[in-house]
Amino acid sequence: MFNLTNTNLSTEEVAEQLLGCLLVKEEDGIITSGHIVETEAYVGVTDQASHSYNGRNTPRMKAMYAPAGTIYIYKMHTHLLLNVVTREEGDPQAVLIRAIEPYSGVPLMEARRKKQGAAATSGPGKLTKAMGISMDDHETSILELSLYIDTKEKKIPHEIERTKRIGIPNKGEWTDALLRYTVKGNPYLSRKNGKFRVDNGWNAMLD
DNA sequence: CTTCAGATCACCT
DNA sequence: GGTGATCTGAAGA
Repeated sequence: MFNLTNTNLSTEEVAEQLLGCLLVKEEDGIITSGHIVETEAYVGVTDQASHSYNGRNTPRMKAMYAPAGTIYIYKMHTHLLLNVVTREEGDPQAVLIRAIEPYSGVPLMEARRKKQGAAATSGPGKLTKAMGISMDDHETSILELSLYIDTKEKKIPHEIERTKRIGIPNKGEWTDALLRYTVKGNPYLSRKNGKFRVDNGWNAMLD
């Protein structure tokens, strides 16, 4: 078990450990949740793909400089992207949550998205809309209501696959760095790659 | 199957 | 004025 407010794990390790954890949105007694199946690590001031590259710090992204466990939500075009800060205050590193496998509140998520099945949550902008995440969750703690991650309700991936991050062209070695983590064979990934597994890529639950 | 405009805004040049 | 850690629907090959 790991704690998202600790900094004893690197950002890459947090990105890997988050796979299988339950992301929960709870508002007005309405719950939607899903197990995380895809993440990306953004490893700070040396990472050309990160918003915090070269120490960039604007009002919009000051949450990245907050302590581990702080939620950083980035708005791009018409979509919100959900990140969790991973390091000490002043060290701007974070993990982007890119896809979830829906667990509870599935009909509500499909209704919000006007899409069924995997199309509801298989991408960073899709899952924030499906779960009703808003800028009200920005700069709050990932351990508290109304948006939190339960690291105990964890599924264990059968196999974790590392690939380059999505949408990072022309960033030198950072374009090819293997900083995207996926549950191999899971049907809810943002890019379909190979065959799906009948167990969705999870090990059998131990009792 | 692939490509592309458009949504829409903080930040950069 | 141009650019994006995105997504969609429509049009073309």
